Amino acid sequence: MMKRAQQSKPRRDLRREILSFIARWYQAERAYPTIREIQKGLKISSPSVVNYHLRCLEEEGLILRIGRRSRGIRLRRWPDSLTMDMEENTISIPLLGSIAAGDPIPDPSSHPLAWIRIPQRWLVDGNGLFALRVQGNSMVDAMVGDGDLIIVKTIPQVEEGEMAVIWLADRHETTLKRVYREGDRIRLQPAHPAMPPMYVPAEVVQIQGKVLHVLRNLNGIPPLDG
Amino acid sequence: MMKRAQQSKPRRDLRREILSFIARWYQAERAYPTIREIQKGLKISSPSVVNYHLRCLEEEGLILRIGRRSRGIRLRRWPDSLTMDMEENTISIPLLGSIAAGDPIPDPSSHPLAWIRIPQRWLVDGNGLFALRVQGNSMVDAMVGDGDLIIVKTIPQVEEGEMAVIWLADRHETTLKRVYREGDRIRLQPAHPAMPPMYVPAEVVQIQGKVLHVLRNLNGIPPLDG
DNA sequence: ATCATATACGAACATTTGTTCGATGTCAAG
DNA sequence: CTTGACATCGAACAAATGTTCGTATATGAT
Repeated sequence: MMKRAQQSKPRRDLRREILSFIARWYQAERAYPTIREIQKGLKISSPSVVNYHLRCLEEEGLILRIGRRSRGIRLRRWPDSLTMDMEENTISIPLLGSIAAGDPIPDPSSHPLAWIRIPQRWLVDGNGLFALRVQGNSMVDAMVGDGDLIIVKTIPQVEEGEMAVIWLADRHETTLKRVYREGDRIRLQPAHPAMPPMYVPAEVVQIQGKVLHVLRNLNGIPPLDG
Repeated sequence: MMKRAQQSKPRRDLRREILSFIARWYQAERAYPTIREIQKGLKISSPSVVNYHLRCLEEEGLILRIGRRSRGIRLRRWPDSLTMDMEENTISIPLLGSIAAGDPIPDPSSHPLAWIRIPQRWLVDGNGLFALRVQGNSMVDAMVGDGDLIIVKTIPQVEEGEMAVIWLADRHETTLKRVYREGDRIRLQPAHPAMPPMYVPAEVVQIQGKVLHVLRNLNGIPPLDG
């Protein structure tokens, strides 16, 4: 019979404690803890206990373990209680210039004036995006006001009914409208519900991109970056 | 005389390569690399070379090293070329419900329907914030359309000219207007430049909060979270 | 009480990882 | 060329870290 210290009662949900500990550690250190750091932090007697629970957590799909690397724990999703404070990626979108009724949009390859940060999750993919600042009140019929930012995805064609940035070749005008194909002409529908649609021949409509988001800043900090 | 493999020429800026490698590794793995991972990744012959450069980088103030822990490297700031893809915090804001002309806004303490993520840097502080989804077209005069999200800060008073969520006690109506005090009455100015202002007695105006942002989602993914 | 299951324990082991050291090589300034 | 600052090299060591294993204990169902 081995001499052995009193074994402590199984903690009701050490598992959750460990999960939460990992999240908190990551928030504080911007790195994941080692098994022994968890052990000490939670006053667990042996690393094998931690290891045991980590294996369980992995089977539950709550964490991921990368090979046998040190600090190879990854949270698959964040514990609910911490979820709202967690970091999450944002991406920067180049602000290429302003957009006004009378002007064409800036060359998408031109040098950005600034960068706008938006959460990555707002987007399906981050390619071909740029932002424009709306200048003047020429687009109030699209419910877009002076100073608003619009996030645009460069794309040659848009789906039926999507809001697009359009260059009207005949009247040298940029506008935001929903696009509907109707035979050989195109119906351009303003966002404002009370405004009448506009019908133009297909050949004068040049799609510059589709509008993903409209951001209006009123009293806070503008979403600019440098 | 020891036999020894040919020593390679000093790489012009292995230092920067290492710095960049660390950043890229972190982006891919959400964890910092070990010395030997850097060594292999950059095909450096010995961990001591990496260690040497890390010490230099630390003296330059570009990185931080935490004790002698594994993966104890931290970037102090991100290399310029990578800066735009880096992570940055977002915070979650409770979506408390919808707002319509005829209804009062939901109780700020009520249970959120969902969470909206916006970049932390858009805000001065994250306290007392909530989001509302606009229902119907009753606020087109504020250039806010059906389905738009507004980010509101709970605040009893607003500064002159700020956009506020207002409950008009006399006509049981919620509205978004800019607020100007004029003697014992208040001028409520619609955001839409063509709309006329509205004058009401001060006592019927109940400020629910000030509007920080208006978010409109058109073709992308709604900024919701669960 | 009996039993099956989940959990806890500690020691030992194999890798991984950070670190040190003396020797050596490269390059540019003097 | 000589010199000094900087960079590279490989080997070895100590500490940190992940992992395994046999055993012991608590818990809940029967």
